[in-house]
Amino acid sequence: MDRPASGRIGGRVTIREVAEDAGVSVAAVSKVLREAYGVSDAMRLKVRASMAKLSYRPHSAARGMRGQTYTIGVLMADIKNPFFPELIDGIDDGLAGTQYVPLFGIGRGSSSLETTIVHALVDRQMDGLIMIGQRLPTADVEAIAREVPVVVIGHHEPNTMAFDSANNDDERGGAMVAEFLLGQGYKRPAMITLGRDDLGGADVSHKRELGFAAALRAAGFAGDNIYIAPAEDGLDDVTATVRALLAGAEPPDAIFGWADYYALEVLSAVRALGFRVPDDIGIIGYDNSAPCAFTQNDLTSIDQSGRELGREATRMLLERIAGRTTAQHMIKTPIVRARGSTQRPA
Amino acid sequence: MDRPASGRIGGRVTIREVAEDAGVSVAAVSKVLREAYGVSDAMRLKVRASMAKLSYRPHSAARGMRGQTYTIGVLMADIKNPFFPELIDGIDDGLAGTQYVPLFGIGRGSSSLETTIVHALVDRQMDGLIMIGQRLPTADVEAIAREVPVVVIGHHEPNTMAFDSANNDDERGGAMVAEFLLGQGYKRPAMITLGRDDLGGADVSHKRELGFAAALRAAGFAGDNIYIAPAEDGLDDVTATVRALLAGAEPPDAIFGWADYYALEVLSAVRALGFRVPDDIGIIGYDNSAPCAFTQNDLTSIDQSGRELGREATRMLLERIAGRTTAQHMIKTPIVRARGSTQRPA
DNA sequence: GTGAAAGCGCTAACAC
DNA sequence: GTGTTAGCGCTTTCAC
Repeated sequence: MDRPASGRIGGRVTIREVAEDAGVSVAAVSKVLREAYGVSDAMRLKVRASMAKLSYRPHSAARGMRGQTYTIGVLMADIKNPFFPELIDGIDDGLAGTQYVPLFGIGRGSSSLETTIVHALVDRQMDGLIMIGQRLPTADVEAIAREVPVVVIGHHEPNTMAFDSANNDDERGGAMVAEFLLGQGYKRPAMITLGRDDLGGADVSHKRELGFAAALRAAGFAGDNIYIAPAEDGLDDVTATVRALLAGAEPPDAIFGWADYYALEVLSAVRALGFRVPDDIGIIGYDNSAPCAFTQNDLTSIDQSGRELGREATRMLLERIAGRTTAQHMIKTPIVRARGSTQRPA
Repeated sequence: MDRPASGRIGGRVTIREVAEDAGVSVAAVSKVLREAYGVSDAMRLKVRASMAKLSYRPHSAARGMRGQTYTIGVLMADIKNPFFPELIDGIDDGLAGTQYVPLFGIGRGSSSLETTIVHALVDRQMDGLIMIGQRLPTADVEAIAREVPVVVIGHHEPNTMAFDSANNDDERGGAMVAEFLLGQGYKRPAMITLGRDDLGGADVSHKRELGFAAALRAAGFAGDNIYIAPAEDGLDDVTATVRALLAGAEPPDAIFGWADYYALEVLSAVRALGFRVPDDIGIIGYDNSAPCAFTQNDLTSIDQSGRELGREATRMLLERIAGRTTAQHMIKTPIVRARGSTQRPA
């Protein structure tokens, strides 16, 4: 009975056909595929030739049943954050030259959706997970990390052993913002933040708030002169928050948006209210994402070296997949990128 | 011998354990899982109870070996295009209430990368593929469509039977741009386009060029008075192209960016050169993506109802997965969304 | 309506 | 160095 194609998934070429064509065993083909030890050069060549001849592509799900799928799952909390593309570039860097492919699950700021996506990724047998800007409680992330190697970006949990993290020093960055604004001559800096206290201390916006407030206190500001306003309902809430801030008795002369995508909204809102930037109000963001450099934005921002964060996160994940069981938590030092939006007139 | 956990992938609960717990066969559990016929209500209830009790989650790779993975692969040509998030919202709409999860492969405008990603998606046993803004030759897409159901968005190939497509009428949209600009009183509209002739007639930018040029000719413009300038090297090339356009003997008084993300660059470049928008130069984009509405952009654009396109594409894909073999090609009619960037002063 | 068992494509333990 | 084979978790005939 000779029915090679019967019942095959999508009629694809299988390892068995490659083995037949090359005149070797399926085990041999598997070894060549995995670049495992115990294959002679002659056999490797024969097998590779047959694979090329038949345009063989290994079936990932089948591999996953026993070994690896060579797939990295990436949970991206939000597709509209202009900082994330940079991280993705870094992930691509880190995966270059390997067999691994990144596949993305895209959230929308809701932690229940994020849970669903992460489960979907684990169920689909990803070899490891990178979580970008997610908002799950640390305990949940630890639970996931028991099932599969995990690295988080944008989530501070330096004491956990269960997973790795790649971050910049957000508390230091927040302080740098305050110091920079005061150095430029601004007298009343305010911050517009995420205001999601439920996220706990691991949240990057919270860290930035801490640093921002601490630096202002160090410069002599009293508690009730430190304005940190939450825009809780997300982007749509920014304009209202800006309006309220600027309508106060002693309005700020500079506004720090906790992340660029917030700061860009602030910029737009401030101008819509008739203020000039940077003359009336200085604006500063965080992330130094691509839109900062656009002429009409020209937004000062804090550079957290996203591409490098992505690259390092990937390196750490591959190490975990290879067997490392201790935790690594890397922290980049942020850098101020001064642009026109904070250029105080002399 | 009682060794339920031995050798299990990640120590997960399997269908066998659910079967034991519920006191039924694995086949019965599988049927409940797939909501297949031939299960009594009593058994269904028992099985569901055990699944919940053990927090069972089916292993997608294993399912994929015989049946479906309930995963939709989405090739997204580019993560920075602000139009795509809207399509994703539509895909989420279309998948709501089903077992399907979308997983994304993210390209960067290179067709070889896109080929790699699509193969990765197919090898990982996706039940179907949605391709957004991809740049593969039709023949390649047809080859993929022989392996797995495919729907494309942003690629015109109305005569192929191999896959479905969801588009707006880009040729009509291009014409609407020209008609609208002339109606606003602009005298010399120009277009900045992708200029990738290698993509062939299926490309949306090409369709928009055709419509734009045809409408100008219909309004009495001669061939050499119709300016359609390519910015071939992508976004970085836009500023240079704008500068060249405006430095000519008879510079345009309005510029059409073939897509919003180009038009936003045009806006920035025009202002950087010292021109006022819309007084000196009118600007119009295409896609009506979220940034158009930002105060400082206030960009007129063509609405192609992205969310609906995403939703319809998903519907078509699910139909294909369910067995439809004839092709469907849907075309939405575009709509002008007039904003400040084309408000000719009286 | 229910269950036993074959088998999807691959990996890995083990025999040779 | 090379091949044989059990089995990963599930779906799907096919008996009963």
